[in-house]
Amino acid sequence: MTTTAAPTSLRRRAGNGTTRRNEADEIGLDALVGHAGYAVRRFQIWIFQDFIKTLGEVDIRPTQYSVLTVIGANPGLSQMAVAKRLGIERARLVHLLDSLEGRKLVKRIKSKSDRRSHALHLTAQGETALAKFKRLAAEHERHVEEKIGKANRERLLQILAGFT
Amino acid sequence: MTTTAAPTSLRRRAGNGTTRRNEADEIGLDALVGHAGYAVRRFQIWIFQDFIKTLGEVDIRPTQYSVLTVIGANPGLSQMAVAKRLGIERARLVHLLDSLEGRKLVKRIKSKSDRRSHALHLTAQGETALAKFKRLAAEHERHVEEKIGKANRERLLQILAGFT
DNA sequence: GAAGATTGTTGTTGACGACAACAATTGGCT
DNA sequence: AGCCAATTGTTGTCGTCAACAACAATCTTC
Repeated sequence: MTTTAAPTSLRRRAGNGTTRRNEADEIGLDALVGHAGYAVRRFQIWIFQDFIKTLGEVDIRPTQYSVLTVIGANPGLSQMAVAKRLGIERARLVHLLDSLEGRKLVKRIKSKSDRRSHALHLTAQGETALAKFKRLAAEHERHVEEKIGKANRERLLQILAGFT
Repeated sequence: MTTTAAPTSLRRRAGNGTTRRNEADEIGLDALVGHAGYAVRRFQIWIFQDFIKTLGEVDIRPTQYSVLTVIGANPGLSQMAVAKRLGIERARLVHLLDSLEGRKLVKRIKSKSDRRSHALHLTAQGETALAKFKRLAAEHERHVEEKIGKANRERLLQILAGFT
């Protein structure tokens, strides 16, 4: 073994010519910092990841949760109505419902008044499951509070209330 | 505040399958209204669509804009550094740069100090183009102001500053 | 010099938004 | 009554995006 004499371990790369930043982020964002969209995008990624993780044990993603919630609060809605209300493509909702119906959380009932459409309902199993999902979602919401502060979360909801 | 853990919103319209709402959206969202993630998701969709539309004439999407901005403000960065700073997968950045380089806005220069990495720079054409993009992006930002209000936009940026 | 880490790259998977097309059905209009 | 337009659910395609996995070339470290 060579008796190494190099004790330093300074973490600089130095020497070279190419902008080798110390390490971390002294990298400027320039115009980006003034853009709401950028901040919102980063925040949304964070919030979704936390949601997915917090509801991981029940394997429910944000979109699934929103569908279940709306159906639970408005039994009998058509797929069209749910899609429109949530801003989801009705084509996409088909797959979402296929999945949820496969898990026995939701059932499609043929409407008698309009034989084209389906009336959406939670199954009994779906009701109790949704109750649990809501508890976990509330836990996720507390994570958000911890992250940005209780007052800020309230303010955020208020500012964006128009988009719900 | 998410009151108690018993969000019993009784509006059971059950019975048959046909709960034919008048027309529009008197459809309740129930628990969803208390979730920051839902509002943020809807807002983000809106804001991205406006960005894409406003920068449509130059065919620049939000992610491309963020990449150009960061490279413009920090010439010589490696792909790894840019990816890390923007929270993009480095695999994804490859395609983004392929596109931007194909449009002669960015160039990858082989680093001499580390022959694995590329130093990223804007081309002359990229510089002038970015200036235009920034003007259009500012216009988009004004749309955001019109939508949620000037003060609210500021507050939003402040609340989410930690995620940039 | 060998072992391990990093960088750029390619490829795959899955969620998601946007569209287009289609059959079945309903509603409007004459 | 009959016909045409619109609606509903469905299937399919395309492009964006995040998350991984694997790989060759190259650095770092011992």
